[in-house]
Amino acid sequence: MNAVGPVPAAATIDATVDDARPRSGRPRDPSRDEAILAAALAIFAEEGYAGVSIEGVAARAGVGKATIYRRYPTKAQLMVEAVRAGACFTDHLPDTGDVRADLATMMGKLIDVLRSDAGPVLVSFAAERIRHRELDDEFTRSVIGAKRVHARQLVADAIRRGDLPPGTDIEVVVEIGPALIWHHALNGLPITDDLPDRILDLVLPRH
Amino acid sequence: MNAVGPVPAAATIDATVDDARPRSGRPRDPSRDEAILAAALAIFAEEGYAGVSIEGVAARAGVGKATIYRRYPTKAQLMVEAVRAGACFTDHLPDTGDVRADLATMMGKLIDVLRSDAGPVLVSFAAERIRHRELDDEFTRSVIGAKRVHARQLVADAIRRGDLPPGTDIEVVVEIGPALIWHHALNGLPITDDLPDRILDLVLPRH
Amino acid sequence: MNAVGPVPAAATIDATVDDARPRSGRPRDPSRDEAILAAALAIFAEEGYAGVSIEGVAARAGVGKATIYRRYPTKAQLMVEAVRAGACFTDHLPDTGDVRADLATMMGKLIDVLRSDAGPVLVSFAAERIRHRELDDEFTRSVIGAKRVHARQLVADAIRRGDLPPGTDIEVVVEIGPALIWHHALNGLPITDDLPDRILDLVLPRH
Amino acid sequence: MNAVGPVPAAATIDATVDDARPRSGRPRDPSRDEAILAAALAIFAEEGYAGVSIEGVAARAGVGKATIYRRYPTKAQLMVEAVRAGACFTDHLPDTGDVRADLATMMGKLIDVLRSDAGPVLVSFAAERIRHRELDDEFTRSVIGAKRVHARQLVADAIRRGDLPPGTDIEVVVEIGPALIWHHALNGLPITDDLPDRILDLVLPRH
DNA sequence: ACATAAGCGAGACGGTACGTCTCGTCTTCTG
DNA sequence: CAGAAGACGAGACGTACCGTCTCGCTTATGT
Repeated sequence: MNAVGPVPAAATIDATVDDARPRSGRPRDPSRDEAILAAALAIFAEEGYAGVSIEGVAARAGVGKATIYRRYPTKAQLMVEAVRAGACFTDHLPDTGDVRADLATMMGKLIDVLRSDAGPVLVSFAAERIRHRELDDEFTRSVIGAKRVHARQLVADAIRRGDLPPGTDIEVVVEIGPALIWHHALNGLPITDDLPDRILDLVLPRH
Repeated sequence: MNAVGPVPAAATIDATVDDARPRSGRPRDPSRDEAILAAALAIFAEEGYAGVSIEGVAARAGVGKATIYRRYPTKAQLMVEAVRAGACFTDHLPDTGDVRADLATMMGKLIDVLRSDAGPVLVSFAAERIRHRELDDEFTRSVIGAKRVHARQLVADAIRRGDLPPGTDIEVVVEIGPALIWHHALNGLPITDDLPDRILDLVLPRH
Repeated sequence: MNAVGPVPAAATIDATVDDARPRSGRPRDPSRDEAILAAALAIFAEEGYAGVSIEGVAARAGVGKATIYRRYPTKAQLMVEAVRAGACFTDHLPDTGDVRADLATMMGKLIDVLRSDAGPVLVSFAAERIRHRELDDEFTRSVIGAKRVHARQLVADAIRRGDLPPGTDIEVVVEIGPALIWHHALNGLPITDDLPDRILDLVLPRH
Repeated sequence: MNAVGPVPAAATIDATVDDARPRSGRPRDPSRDEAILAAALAIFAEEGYAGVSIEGVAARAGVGKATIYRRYPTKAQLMVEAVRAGACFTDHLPDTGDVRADLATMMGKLIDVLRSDAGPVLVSFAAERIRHRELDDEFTRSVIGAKRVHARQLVADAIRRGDLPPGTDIEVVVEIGPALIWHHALNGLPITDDLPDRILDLVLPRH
């Protein structure tokens, strides 16, 4: 199920998008989607994952429980959608020819997201997928996947251009940024603006 | 998954008063401790944190619920004890005077633990503590704390000795190892034996 | 159990205004009536009143829920119509001048109905109306009413003619037949052909 | 499952009576039984059968739902117990040697019960068992059985003694009383004190 | 002839209650 | 007195229907 490769334009979980199915009967009310996801996110932010109950979300959204279960069969999937809807992952991936600057930009964006309102939600969600591997693909694809591929490419290109020495450990150079930032996020360590530079100082010695 | 063995007499949570209290009446049955922790660990490994219920542990251990609650007031504390008893964290902290070697040793031990039977449990537990902050303090104290302090000390000493340049970013050098290893563990990336060296090659250029 | 046949143009509940209303727009599809009532009766026979759900009837009849609600505002009224359409209650009421024979005829017809396919349905329905008093009026009116009035008249006439003694307890004589037959039906006692005669032997001594 | 014969001293539904099972663990709290049945009966009296919900009973009794479900698996069985607890069926069965008087006494007791507070409940219950035949045995045994057997015996004895003519239709004479009284109860006809005499006047002509 | 108005299948909607499950506490009996 | 067994109040779970409400059709009728 690991559809690594050309990700097919963010298929949502219930695959309503582009379904071309006429779907007789009364159509889903899109305003309910918003209400549900907003309520879920709000409760999650206030009470944490354990504090989220479908009944609570339903009450807060002014919606019947069935309206939620019709869309998301489990609490986990509800939260996936809520997180994806709440956090903006549509970063454009930088490629200026300056590896170090590009990697710094990408780390900066990760830091911004993690420090935003969506941060704690994202962190929680990152943890949740460990036990619900079915959410893992989704998380990897939406949040991590494309960026990892892109960063790898940036470093490989730099090596080809001679900007980096041929023996560079691509794997570690690419992963070490997100690894340290997520490590800080997951362990309650402060996420400061200078982190990208401090990391890059170690792995990509300034020219 | 039942890493029964030299469970190190694991100080139970409420055994704060060490032995001064004679404790009239029938003494606790120590075999119950083992049974409870083993059952808890087994269920955790099979079903994850959410799948652990006190009732389930009691049933599996052939024990009454009260016998568990008498020892561990919450599920979180039960799990902390279970993980601590199951995984061997009683590493002696190396200090040979060779920073790089010492850090490599510590990383190697982390890798060994994460690749052992206890690995998945630890990974799950590390993830769960995000959603259950009550686990976090305990986890940090038992699993991470002492090591972090020790590693910091190693690097600081090395700087003082002149083995490392004065401007060394202690924070990052210390965290980057565990950060990358945990990152691999949490994201399903392979944890290879050469990881410590590859990391250290970047941050502590070989003398 | 699908007693399709000469459903007697069964005046639907809201057709109180007989035909004066031109009712523009598409007219009701009469085939839907049949399908709905047949489905309702079938489910009732199989699962009992509690097992009847509007959604189930709709599904079985291949009909939208609104099509049912448009005709019968409540489940009770739906079942009343279904039972009335399914069981043949259009007995002509006998009046030969021989009270005993006429009462025997009426009892015989009741026995025939209760032993027919429609029997269990009727019994169930008679029981259900106790718990759902909204069914009661309809049941009394459709199934019992006219007959009770007629039987009373027969006995009163016979007394007037001198065929029965003046002190005859009309109330009891009229009720005792249906009472005993329904009693048998409701209690699983055998309903035999000789019941009418055995009852009448007691209350209307043969001339 | 039709235990016709020497009825084993009113086994209650959950067969707690005389079970001889030591039943380790905390025993059921009898005060909960009372509270539950009283609440069920009260709601039934106020709202009717359809108005009874397990959740409502639980709330009114100040009891968790599980405490009800532990005792009665369905609403119907709860109501059975509530009815049996509420109505007093421990009539002693009269046998004075005067058939007519004895039968009149038995009918009088039935009338008293049906006119009491427990009346509507009993009537409803009598209807309920039609759909739940598994309750039928219970109802027959508790409410009807012993009395039917006894009445039969009374009439048979009277025939043997010559108090009644040899050709007397025992079946009908025995059933006709309860049949008519229940008929009145089920059909909302008035249940008057003179009913027994009026019935007996017809079937057991006064000597 | 074609607009109007209602019927129709489908199914979403806010709700209520179901019967099951687990929580953490409590109460009894046995060893 | 510890321990097993399990009852208890509480409340969330996911399901099934309720009766109402859109949808996008189809089908007579009445101008």
